[in-house]
Amino acid sequence: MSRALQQELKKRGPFDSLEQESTLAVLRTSDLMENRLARLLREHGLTPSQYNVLRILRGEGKPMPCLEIAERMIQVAPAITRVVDQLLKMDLILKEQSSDDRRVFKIQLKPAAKRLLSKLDQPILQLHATLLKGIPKTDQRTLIRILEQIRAGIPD
Amino acid sequence: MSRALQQELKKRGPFDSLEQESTLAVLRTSDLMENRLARLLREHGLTPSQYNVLRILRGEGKPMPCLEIAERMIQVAPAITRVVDQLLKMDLILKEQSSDDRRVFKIQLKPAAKRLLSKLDQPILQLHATLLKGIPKTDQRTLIRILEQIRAGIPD
DNA sequence: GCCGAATAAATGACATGTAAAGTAAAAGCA
DNA sequence: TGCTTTTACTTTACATGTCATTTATTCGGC
Repeated sequence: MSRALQQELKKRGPFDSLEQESTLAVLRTSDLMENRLARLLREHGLTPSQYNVLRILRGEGKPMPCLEIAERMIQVAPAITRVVDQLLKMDLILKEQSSDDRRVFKIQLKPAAKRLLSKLDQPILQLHATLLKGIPKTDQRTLIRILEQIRAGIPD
Repeated sequence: MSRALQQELKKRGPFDSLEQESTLAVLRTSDLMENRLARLLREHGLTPSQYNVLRILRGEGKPMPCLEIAERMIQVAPAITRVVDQLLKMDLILKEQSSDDRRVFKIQLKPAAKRLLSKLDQPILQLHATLLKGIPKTDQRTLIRILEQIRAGIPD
């Protein structure tokens, strides 16, 4: 969508405002990056959100309840329920009801998932490097700083 | 998803690389912005992609074939077909078969759509301003420049 | 002119995100 | 104890994006 907005604006002449141009630049660039990431993951049979759930679980290092995963993804619970279902079908995770609180289901990685994640680490890091290839480190630090300021200014 | 990645990395310590940090910063910021935009449009009964189709049509100023719209959105044809169907149901556009080439269906805005777009112009511009509030113009220009360089380096 | 290739759209299958409603279990409180 | 409220998760409905396939229609070459 970002690209569409931008291209349309190109047609209509200059941007309506610098702020608009900045916003669209972010959206457009992000779109491109997301596509690349999705493409890479697809080659390994994962969707971005499946990958993210696995990665969060690896980061945590121990079984996690669904809602906690959802929080880290800034997603709504229903989305997680489905992704968890798929990962279960793929036999990449375990899901067991907690004995303390039977409303809670704890999710953990199976060895196959850990192997898959390890296999992905290098390609992903490589992809990040490719996406930013040719951008000087100073520019990258500036970019990170400005984006941080932007995010800080957007209330939740 | 971007936010998830980032937060997970936070947990696991420093970023694996500056490039990764840059990438995630872009993805995360874009997510926030997209959410805001979607929220605003929803208040007016539009989804982001519906809005984009309308905006592209307004930019063009005359009837356009579906595929041309799709190209501007960098989307695949199937997505457009469905969005067009919805806009038809909402009575915001006209769709007629071209007499030159009967494979082609040309889409054009109805007056109601033009009114809706006009009504949205100010709020959207305002939103862009809010998203970038507090970011100096020099920083914005720098941001735009760096993001352009990044996009230029990502092959299609 | 006719047949195969290319093109414009539509359709179906999946995965995802969001909102809204439903279920089950735990917690709080009278 | 019993009842109401929260909480954890599921289910359903809808919009979107992707890919693969199908349907018309046009085009190109013979």
